[in-house]
Amino acid sequence: MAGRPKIFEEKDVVEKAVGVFWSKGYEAASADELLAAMGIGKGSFYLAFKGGKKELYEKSLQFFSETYDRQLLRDLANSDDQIKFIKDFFMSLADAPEAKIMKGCYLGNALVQLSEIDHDTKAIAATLLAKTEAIFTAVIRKAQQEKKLKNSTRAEVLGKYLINLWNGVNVTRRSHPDYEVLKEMLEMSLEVLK
Amino acid sequence: MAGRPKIFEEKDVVEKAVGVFWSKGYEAASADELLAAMGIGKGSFYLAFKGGKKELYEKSLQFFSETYDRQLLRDLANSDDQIKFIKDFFMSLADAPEAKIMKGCYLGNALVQLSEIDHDTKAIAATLLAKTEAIFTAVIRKAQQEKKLKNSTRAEVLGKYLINLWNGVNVTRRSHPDYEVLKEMLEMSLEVLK
DNA sequence: TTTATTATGTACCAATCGGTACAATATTGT
DNA sequence: ACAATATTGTACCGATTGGTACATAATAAA
Repeated sequence: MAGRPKIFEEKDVVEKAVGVFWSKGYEAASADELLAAMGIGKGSFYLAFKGGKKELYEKSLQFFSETYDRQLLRDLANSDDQIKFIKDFFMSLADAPEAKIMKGCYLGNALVQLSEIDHDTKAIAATLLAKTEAIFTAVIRKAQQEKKLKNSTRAEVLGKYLINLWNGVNVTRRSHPDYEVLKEMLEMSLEVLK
Repeated sequence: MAGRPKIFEEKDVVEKAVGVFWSKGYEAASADELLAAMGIGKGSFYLAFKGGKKELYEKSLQFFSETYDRQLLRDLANSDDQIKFIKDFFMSLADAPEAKIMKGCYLGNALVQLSEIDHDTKAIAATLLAKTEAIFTAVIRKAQQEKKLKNSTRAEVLGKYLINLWNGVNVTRRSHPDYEVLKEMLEMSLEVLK
């Protein structure tokens, strides 16, 4: 191999880009701002990402999803009561730090923020969110088989219920701080996991 | 009074603007596109809306909310079983036309689409969404008082539960068409209204 | 040391953004 | 008829958008 050496790893700069896209949204995140956060110039960027901003965004969705799901699966594997883990996981949404609250779900945001033109990018986000849903579904199915969950509703339905709860809370909690009611609402929502 | 006559009513053009903002999002809706839909020129627009695009958007949120809530209250008033009405209302989300599905909730979109800079506009959307939540809460409180609802969970919590279900479904149903599971999930979610 | 190759930084691009300036136009009051 | 007034349409604005062109720089192979 020859040529001038690269000064960055794709994974690293994509991760940096996630931060900008997450707090600004796809449209509002300017190329300059992204490049500043990524620490590279336009020359490098448009050589590495021929698809420009859109390719970067799609890769950032992919990267985020993989990282997030991997961590979730690891945490689940380390837990001796997976249903309780999921409950705690959702309850923690009620008292997350303000900054995190306002950012919502990275994939859910994509679904809501992207205009009709980018429906292929939207489809990517939908597929990735479905993966997380599938993780929930698998946990529930396993718990049902092991008789650790009495609720006999189809696992896919309960999985959908949980991802929907996730999507909802990530919008709802952006409203005025109603954290006491929000917490009670979450507890009530999780009553089905019994 | 003197002067050249106005060729539009504010309410009318604001309503037209809702359509553009709803399908494009706040940022992506260009001033030109909005004006084209509104059927007026820049001269008229910036005279009537000194705050420009932002004022128009905030007024569109206001207009939408008022129209929507008024209709909702009217439908509720005309219903002899308000709890059943709410159930049907939510169930109808599962098989709405594709175009409507992809647009989500106008107020929820604002909460998710607006960047940190427009947090005052976001606050408006949050307040308006809280009004709809209050309608749900009131219906539930009344039904509890009239013993038409056995569930004794605090009405505010159930109201939050419903608005959260609303927010969730408006994100979730944008994913791949999983309508069978979505419908079952909704039925399950509405089991608490008994 | 030269050559081929790849990456980098910068200057630059047309297009579009939201918004303004202002002359032309249409009305009411005198 | 003529002013006073309010609205309209249009030409134009600087700023910013995402993206490109290209000379320069840094490496490996010959």
